[in-house]
Amino acid sequence: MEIRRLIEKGFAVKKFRKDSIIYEPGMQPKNVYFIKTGEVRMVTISDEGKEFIQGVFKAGQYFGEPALLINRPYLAYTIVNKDSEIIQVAKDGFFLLIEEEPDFSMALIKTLSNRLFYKSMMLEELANEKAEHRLLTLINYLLADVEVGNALRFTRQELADMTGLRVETVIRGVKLLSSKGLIFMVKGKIVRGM
Amino acid sequence: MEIRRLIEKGFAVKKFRKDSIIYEPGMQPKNVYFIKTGEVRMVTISDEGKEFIQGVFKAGQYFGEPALLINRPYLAYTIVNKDSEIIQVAKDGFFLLIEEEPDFSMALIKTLSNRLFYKSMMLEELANEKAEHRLLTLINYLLADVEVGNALRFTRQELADMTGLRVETVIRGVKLLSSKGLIFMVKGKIVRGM
DNA sequence: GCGCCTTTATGATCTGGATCATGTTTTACA
DNA sequence: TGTAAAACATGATCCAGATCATAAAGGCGC
Repeated sequence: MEIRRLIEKGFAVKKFRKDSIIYEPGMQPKNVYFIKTGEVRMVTISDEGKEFIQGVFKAGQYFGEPALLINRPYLAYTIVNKDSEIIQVAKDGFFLLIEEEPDFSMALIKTLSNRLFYKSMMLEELANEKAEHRLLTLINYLLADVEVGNALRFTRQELADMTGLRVETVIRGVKLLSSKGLIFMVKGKIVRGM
Repeated sequence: MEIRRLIEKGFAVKKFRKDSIIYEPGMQPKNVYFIKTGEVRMVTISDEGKEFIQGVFKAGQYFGEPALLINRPYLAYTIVNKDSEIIQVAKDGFFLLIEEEPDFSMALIKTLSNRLFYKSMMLEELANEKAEHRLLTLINYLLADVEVGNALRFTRQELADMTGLRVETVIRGVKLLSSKGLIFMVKGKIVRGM
């Protein structure tokens, strides 16, 4: 798919080590980032140092377009979760991609729509719902792309950082949901049932 | 701009009275809605009846695309704020618009990016920041498209429904921000200073 | 298998903002 | 321009979840 095409077109692949920071808030966007291998997280960090995970991006996905497209400084950090290979496509190249690759433009629109869907869902949860409800909604959303019978590969801390809750609250919440039969657990892991 | 083109192309303009509901959560998306005149709000409503304002859309803007594009049922209500004239463009027509109007596709991508920016900003606020900070961020964002010296045209209740706070908290918060000189008020209205 | 770091667990206390109650002031429009 | 409705205001109480503290399991490299 896309990534191979980019390499063919001569874009350089750059390696990033775990925990390195690809960009931080306030920086003026220069590139869009296509992940060849590895994983990154996009997080905002409050004055008190609390992380909020805006998104997690994996091989085959890209990130950093919105800020570039509307020409505003980044709001978030993007930090490397696992050693990664990433292709940086500069502004002009990205615009060319949108204009000249007919499918890419449509795929981008759908990608942005999916992210909006997720953020709208989470906004409603954070604004209106209590811990238990928030957690259940997030877990169900995340389980949708886990194979039946497999475990959710997020720690309690990560669930906390995605819901704006604290680890302790997530731990207690997960127990509660499990005891109510709303989620299924195997050996302390949340598992997609049925 | 776009709206005129749509009318030329023979799309019918439909009238909606204030308070009527254009669609509700769970409905399968069939159209994208272009506002010729008037104003609507997109809101999610919790089980306890609390509204969260996901967005406000005015003349010249459109809404309802993301759900249509990714083919998922709506998450939110869209409710008419003021008597409106709205052009409904069905799925096929909208896809045609994207494919055939070269500028439209790019404009849509930027629109989606702007909405993502706003939602990311608010997610960070709701997840990590206290009432006062939340309010200040929202107010500054909203003031950006108010003329210098003009007042913000949102009620305390609306600010509450955009921040996930309660009216009383917004009222107290606005006073506090004003007393600290972080926002400027004239006759009880928040005004864009400088 | 042993030690060390990460993750999960659980109890006790504290607090920001919700909730409830009851005005007062502004705005809309008849 | 009078009046009802909407918006703003303020005090008192309450509570979900944060915070703090301390410990038990898991995982993983050597």
